[in-house]
Amino acid sequence: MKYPTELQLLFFRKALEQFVVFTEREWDIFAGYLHVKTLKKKEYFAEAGKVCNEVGFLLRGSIRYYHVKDGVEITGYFSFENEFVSAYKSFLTQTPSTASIQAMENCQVICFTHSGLRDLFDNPLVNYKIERFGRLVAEALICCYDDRVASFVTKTPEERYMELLHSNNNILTRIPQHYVANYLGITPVSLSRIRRRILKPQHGLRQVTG
Amino acid sequence: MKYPTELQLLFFRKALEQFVVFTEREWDIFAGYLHVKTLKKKEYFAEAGKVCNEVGFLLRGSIRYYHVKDGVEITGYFSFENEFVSAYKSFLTQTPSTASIQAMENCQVICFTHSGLRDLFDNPLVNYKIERFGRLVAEALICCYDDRVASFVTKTPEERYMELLHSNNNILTRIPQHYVANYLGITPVSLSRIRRRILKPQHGLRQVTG
DNA sequence: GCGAATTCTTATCCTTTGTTAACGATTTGT
DNA sequence: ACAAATCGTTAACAAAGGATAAGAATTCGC
Repeated sequence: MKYPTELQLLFFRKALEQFVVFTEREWDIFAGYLHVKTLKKKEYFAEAGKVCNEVGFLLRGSIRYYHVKDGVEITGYFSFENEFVSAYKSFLTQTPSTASIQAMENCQVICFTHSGLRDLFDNPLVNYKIERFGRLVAEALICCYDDRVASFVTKTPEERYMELLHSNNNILTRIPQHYVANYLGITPVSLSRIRRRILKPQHGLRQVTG
Repeated sequence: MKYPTELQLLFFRKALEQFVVFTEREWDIFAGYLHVKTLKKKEYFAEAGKVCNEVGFLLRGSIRYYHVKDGVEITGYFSFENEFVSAYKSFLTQTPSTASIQAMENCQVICFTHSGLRDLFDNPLVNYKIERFGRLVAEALICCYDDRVASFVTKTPEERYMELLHSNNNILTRIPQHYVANYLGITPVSLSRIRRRILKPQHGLRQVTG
């Protein structure tokens, strides 16, 4: 929990320009509410049962969201550099989170807190800009959720795996396969079968025809 | 596509108070951008392939969201009275929707358009309030999506059915079962089996032991 | 670099679900 | 009220996925 460096602030400010452009004065105020968290692999950004008080933006590293059901971890999502991180419902409603958020690699996260945000909403020098910022980030999140839900509803796990294969994100190259299996809603064994089907589809046919 | 009645406006205004409270002056401006759509059963609020230009609020009736895959309809969600309705990603990004939104019953929907909203964001008399309104509605939607995704990730279709059974919403009483099966991610046949298991769990055992 | 832990694959067996079709009940339109 | 369409259940069979275990490959910690 440290103050951000100038470089980190610059980088974050640049990244936020897809949502809003802050004036110097606005940015100085906003920046006063930012802090940086350093997470070692397997450390937690948020924990199930506790209220998530922060929204973070991943400067470095990657994290996973998971639920625990019957003592088993179920990974629901991943985030990488330049993406926001939070247990959003917990943050927004200030109720205990049902999921945990854990670093998969060592991470640097630039964060603001719920109470900080509340101050900003009350500060007439920035509140209009912050409202807009909040709205646009929330809208972007809705688009992400919309895609996720559509994917769950309309696609089989195998199709969703193919989607990952052909996408530009780095889920498949940076993440242990059993987490990906969870994410797809299947067991690691089943994912392994899917991979074999895709990589060597001729084997099954040969046995039948030859 | 008609102007709302005074009663409809009053009702809608009251419903929005969970998000923001409008002054008379603000409300008069906002209300000028509202219109009412009447949908007969099976008519469309939004269609796949077209940009969804509106956000609606269901005054009466119920609707379903569905995707078409390989010529087959897959129902992903339902909405009832006093809930917002839109193909949100399509609306927010003004890109063609991947889903259709169809009335399951005759519906009355009070709506505002994307261009109307843009005007409101540009009107200094209301823009601050509308930004806030937009943010809070978006945040509420995020919470809904968060629950839906968590449900998909952590629960089996049978558990999700039980959830519907014990919830206070009226999905199970007002919706054809094959839509519910879709919604749960299973076939109507499979849902029928789940229902039998729940209603008459002793039958299977009797056959084995008796 | 070496032992331990983790990760991935493969095989076998078994449960669950999908597919298809038939039938009865209910609903709908006229 | 009656014919047609829709809807829910059940059965039989096929296909797919989960559970478990064993072994190979890779990674990690010291």
